[in-house]
Amino acid sequence: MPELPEVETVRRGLAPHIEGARIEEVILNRPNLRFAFPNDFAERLTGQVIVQVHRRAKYLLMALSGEETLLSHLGMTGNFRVSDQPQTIQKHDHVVMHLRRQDESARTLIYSDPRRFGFMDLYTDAADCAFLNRLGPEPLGNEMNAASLAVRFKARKSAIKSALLDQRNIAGLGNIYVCEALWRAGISPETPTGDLVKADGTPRRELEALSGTIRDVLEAAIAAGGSTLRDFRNSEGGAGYFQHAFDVYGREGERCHTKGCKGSIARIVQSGRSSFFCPVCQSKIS
DNA sequence: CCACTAACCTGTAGGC
DNA sequence: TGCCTACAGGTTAGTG
Repeated sequence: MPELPEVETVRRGLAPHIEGARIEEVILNRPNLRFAFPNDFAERLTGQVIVQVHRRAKYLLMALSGEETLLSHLGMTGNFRVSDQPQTIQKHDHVVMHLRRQDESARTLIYSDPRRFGFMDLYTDAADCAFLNRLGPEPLGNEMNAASLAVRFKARKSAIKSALLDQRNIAGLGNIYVCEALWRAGISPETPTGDLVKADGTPRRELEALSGTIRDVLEAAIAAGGSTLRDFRNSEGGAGYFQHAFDVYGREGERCHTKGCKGSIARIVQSGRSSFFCPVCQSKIS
């Protein structure tokens, strides 16, 4: 999916075009994405004004003028595009919304998603939304720090790679940025999660480093406009640039970027996903 | 509760 | 060119 930086890039691209706009018509070109659309989805959206576009983890949230908020997850290949020109509907354009802005100009907002791993929902109270209420802290918020991670990581046996992908621990990382953050922190993706926590429950120095590199890599990626992976584009149709700054992701066999390190990037499979790392400078914790 | 697998889909890249 | 396999940004449901 678009991970947190890509979703944030989409949010920033969409917001100025759709905030304050009224939804005049909603066209669903199929009954479902990954899940069925909620009951009366189009009717509940029609007539609403999109007040503000938010993001929580990898979820895009559009607060509406009524009680409800439109939640969307982009899955692996989902994307929104917005235009003031008539649009030709493409094969995987599943949701089309005709908007009218306050200045009376028209906009078309289109959700496309070839693999259909994305989904949409409507909720009134975030605390009652099953997609949102189990999420861990925002990686860029104050609640994400080494001490709070230590509480969740203590005594966990599974690999740190999978703990960071678990959205209940920290919400917004995906395969790419987990690999990048672990490399920056010098931690092997195979490290048992609990090894990053001292016996007294406080974070080891490596976990302190990791909470910093998570923040750093996400901020750098957002600043670069996200990464452009395969068919992902931001909402303006432009490409992000952060993929050129990957240090490990997709670099199997290439030299490690750590200064003075003679290692080369390896790829292993953990819980069915590729992990890229340098076996030389990303040591397991002893 | 924890850990792991399979499943949901389509498209693309690479080998032969 | 065609066929086959492997793989791709994520999450949930099901199993043990």
